Order: sequence, then C-alpha cells, then structure tokens
Amino acid sequence: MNEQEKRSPGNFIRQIIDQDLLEGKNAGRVHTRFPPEPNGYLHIGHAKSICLNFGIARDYAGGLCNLRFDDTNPHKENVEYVEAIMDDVRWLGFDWGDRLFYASHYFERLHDFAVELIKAGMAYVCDLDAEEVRAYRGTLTEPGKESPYRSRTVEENLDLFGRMRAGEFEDGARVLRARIDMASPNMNMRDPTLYRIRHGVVHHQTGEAWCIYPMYDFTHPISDALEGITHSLCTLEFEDHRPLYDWVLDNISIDCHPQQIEFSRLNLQYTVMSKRKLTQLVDDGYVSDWDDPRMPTIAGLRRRGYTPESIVEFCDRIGITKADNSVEMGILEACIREDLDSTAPRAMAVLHPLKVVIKNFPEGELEELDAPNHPKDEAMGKRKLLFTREIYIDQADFREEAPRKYKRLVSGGEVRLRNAYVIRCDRVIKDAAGEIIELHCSYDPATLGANPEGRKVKGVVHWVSASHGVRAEVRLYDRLFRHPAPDQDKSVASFLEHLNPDCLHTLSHAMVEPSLADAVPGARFQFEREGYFCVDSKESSPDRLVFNRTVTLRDSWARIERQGG
RNA sequence: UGGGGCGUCGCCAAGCGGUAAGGCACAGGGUUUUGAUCCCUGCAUGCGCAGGUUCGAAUCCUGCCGCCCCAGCCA
Repeated sequence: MNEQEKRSPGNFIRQIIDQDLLEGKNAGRVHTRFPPEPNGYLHIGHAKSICLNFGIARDYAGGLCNLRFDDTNPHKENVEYVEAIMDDVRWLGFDWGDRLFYASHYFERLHDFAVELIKAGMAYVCDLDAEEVRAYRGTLTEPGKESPYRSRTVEENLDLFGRMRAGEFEDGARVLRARIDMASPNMNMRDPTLYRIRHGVVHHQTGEAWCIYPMYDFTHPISDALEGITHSLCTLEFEDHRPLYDWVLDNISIDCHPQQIEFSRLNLQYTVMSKRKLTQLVDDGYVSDWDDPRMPTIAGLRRRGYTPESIVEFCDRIGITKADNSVEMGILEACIREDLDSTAPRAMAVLHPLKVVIKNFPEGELEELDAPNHPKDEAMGKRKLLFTREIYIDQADFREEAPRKYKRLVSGGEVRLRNAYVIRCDRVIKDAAGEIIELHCSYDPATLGANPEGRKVKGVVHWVSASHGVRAEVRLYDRLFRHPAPDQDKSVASFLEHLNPDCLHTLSHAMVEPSLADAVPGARFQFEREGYFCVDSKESSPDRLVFNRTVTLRDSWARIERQGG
C-alpha cells in the first residue's frame, strides 16, 4: 500500500524557504543538515531539530538533509555516541542516504582555509594564554584591547601556525585567532579563536593525526558550504554567531554561502535538556544509563515505550518559532496516548493483586473466554482468557465501603469482570492485622456477554486467573523532577535537589494474563484501565517478564477522588 | 549598563492592515463490558503597556516595560 506521506505544518523557516524558492535562490535547491556533536545521547530537543531539518528535506521537491557529526572537540566525544546518534535518527524514521559526514574529515581543507586567512592578513597566531585572552577581550560594556601579537607578519604567522600543526608547542601555548575587531559590540567578533592545540587525545575519527583542532565557529560555516547546504538551521543562542559565520565565508575562497536561521530550543517541563546535566544524571548514577526510561533522551523514550510516530507528532505540534517556550509534558503524553490507543493491543494485568475466590465456580475447572484485542479494531483479532475459580483483581478495585461515585466492587456489591461475568462480593477475609487478604465472591453465569436481569452493574474491573496468570515485574515511571524547571530555580544549589524520589516504583508481584507470556521485547500493550506498557527491551526475558509503563490512561476517577469525591 | 533576540488563552501556536485558527489542558453533556476511546458544547470584546497613523491595527510608527542569550583555547 502506498501511503500518503505526512507533511509537517508550516513555520517561519519554511516561509523563508518558500520565498527563496520563489526568488530562484540556490538554483531551486533545498539542502539542510543535522549536525550533532557526538558527546552524548540525543534528546527530545534534538528530535525537534531532526524533524525540522529532515522534515524540510522530505517535504520539498528534491530536498536533502545530511547527517554530520560536529566532532571538533575530541576530548568529550566517542564512537559509542556516534553510533547511538545514528540509531536514534534512523529509529525516528529519517534517512540521510549516503550523506553521512564528519567535520573532522574536513580537517585538511579547514587547515588550508586557515592558511588562506593568514595569508590574507585575516588571522594571526596569538601567544596570550587563556586568562590573558579573557582579560584582553573586554566586557559587555567595554571594548577589548588588541593582542600584542595581532600585528605579526604573514610570514611569521605562517611559520608559527605550521609549527603549531607540527606539534612544536604545548597545549594552550598559542592559538590561531581571526583578526576582526576587538571593539566590536558583539563579543564573538573580538578576534575569536579559530584553532587550539590539543595533544594526547585520540580522536575517534582522525586518531592522532592532528594536534590542532578547529573551533566550531570556524568549522561550521565551512562544513555547511562544503556540503552545499542552503539553509543552516540552529538554535537561538547562535544568533550572535551569525556575523562570524558570514565573516568566515566572506573571507575565504568558497563559492557557497548558506543562510543561517535560528529557532528556539525546546524546553520541556519537569525534565532537563542540557547535555551537561544529562551526563551528570548518568555518571552519578541518578538514572541507570542514557536509555533509562525516565530520561528525555530518544533512547530513554524508546525504552519507555514511546513510538517514533508519537515523537514526530509531538515535534509537529509544538512548532518552530523564535519565542522562548516551556512545553508541558501533557502534549507529549497526549501524542503517545493517541498513537497507542489505535495501535496497541489490549491486555489485562493486575498490578496490586488481591485474591478473589469464586465460590460457586467449580474447583479445577477452566473456562476459555474470547476477548477482542481492540475494542474498535476487529482486524486486531482476539485472544483466549482463562477463567478459573481463583482470580486476582487489583486492590484499588475493592473497598469495604464505597465512597461517593465509587463504582467498583464493595462488600455485598456487584461488579463486571472485564470480558467475563458479573460477580458479587459475599465475604471479606482479613488477616490478624485486619488487612484484607481475600474476597469470597459468587458469579452470575447468565452475565457472559449479557447484562444481568433486573439490575444495573456499573463498574467493570480487570482480572487475571490466579492459577494461569503470569508473574511479572512492572515498573511505574513518573516525572524525573518535581519542579517544572529544575535547572532554572536559583534558590537551590543544584537541580538535583528537585529530583523526584517517586519517579520509579517497581512492582515485582504483578500478574499478567497468560497471553502475555511470550510477549517480545519492545512490544507495546494497553493494560486495560491502567495505561500503556511495553516489554522492557533490556531486562525482560521469557522467564522474568518486565514491563515499563509508558504513560497512564487519562484518569477522570483520580480527579474526582482528588476533589473529594 | 554594550550587542543580539523574544512578548497572542494555563502551555504550545496560527495570524503578515479588513475585524483573534488549531492543538494540549480545563469545565459541562452524550455513548461505552476500559471512570479509556469516541462524540457534542464551552473556554482571549482582546494580542506586554501607553500613545500615534488609518474608515479600520495583534499586524504600521513612537516611547516605555518585561523576559532570554553573549565576556570557552565548548558546541
């Protein structure tokens, strides 16, 4: 079947591209790129950028999007990240074809452009150390001072830069700087560093071939131009860098000049998005790894049970603008609920088992019942349920006395067992401590697929056969932080103080219906009346099933209860 | 306080001089063997504020106010 590809909604960047096309710019080409630094895992904020860049390539005729690793700072980068990033982009459903690039593969050409700048008197080798450079740079309100090395001759600069490359100088001894304007009101234009010396690091791509590494501001515009990028999309904090981006391309001999356009980065409530903080959560063990289901990483969301479609939909819904934003988790959750509601097969799982003995159902007897896998989509088929004398229901579905509006099982009351019979609670069994340990009930054999005669039974509860159910571990996740903007609160010493101590509840005695016994890692289900769950892709096995709760169902009862019933 | 940006409903976001889209959330109601889904209904006389231009302004002009980013040999 040839499905209609979905187009993303318009935004100001697409308007610019439309206009460019109208004016015949770039010979009608549209070419973007997604340029992550491989120094960590991708997060939902990157997904926004991926959807923007690859989405534009998808929606414009002849559009292309490159994947390029911005790997100019070997210190923090490694191949694990490179591979994880490629996995994540692919998983989201995007394809860079044969256009996989590394900024580091341009090192030789970058070097040649640097030499060109030196020869043109536009760059010089500076011997000031880091602290001196800072002091010379001036402040936001005062102009900087020119470096005493600023007027070195071209010959001297060429010689020194060559010796930097040859490894004659130690880390930090010298840098190559652009010669622009120390009095510029834009700090980025006050003779920015172009190259620094880094000995003793093995670059994941170039090994030990280089001991000088180009800076982002020098590398990025050239990499874009070399790849024929037409629109270089980045986040707002690079707005001040645009004059430098343009300066670099205006002062070297290169015939391509991409247009840099900035948009606001995603801020998602109740989590953090900075790579430094995510790295800290992993390194200090606050979460199990980058793919911990509580992490806002693509890998974490995937393991949590999010679908790529739901994340792409989320990115479409939040849009692209230049306004600072603080997006509610509710939007992300609505996206995954919408997707899973139509695609996830239903199943029953009892999270907090309470034994129910159906006294008028024969001991040892087994009744097979049919249950649809989806209430609306018959094509999803049906499965067998095993009804037995002893079953489990959830502790939350029984109360000795009913609060207002409560419509589940109460002493002496009736309730519908989902896909099965109506039962009545005849007796409540407690232990010495007064804890309810068992319910004695009776079922009405006339209520299978039919409403009982002469009375209305409002409640429906899910259940699992006690003898045939399968024990499983269920992990209930909640927001990682209890503060909507944990990294913005200046009143605490660290964002870690806002970590939510209840972000993970592990239930090791849950019981799931027998049909789930052979559920494969990653498989997603709706556990009826509970939420959407997936089989953990890392730790679940046939003899020890582990389910992750992706998201709860909307729960209007919880709201009623909260408001005092 | 220099420079660069941004302010439209609780959140996101259309709007581009012709009289405030949509989504999420929220509140009511209907259907329902998931308190789910689905379906109705409601939800900005007003677009940061104040002036001005215009027959007409969220859109243009002026002046304020507020928020974000920039002083890495990070990206």
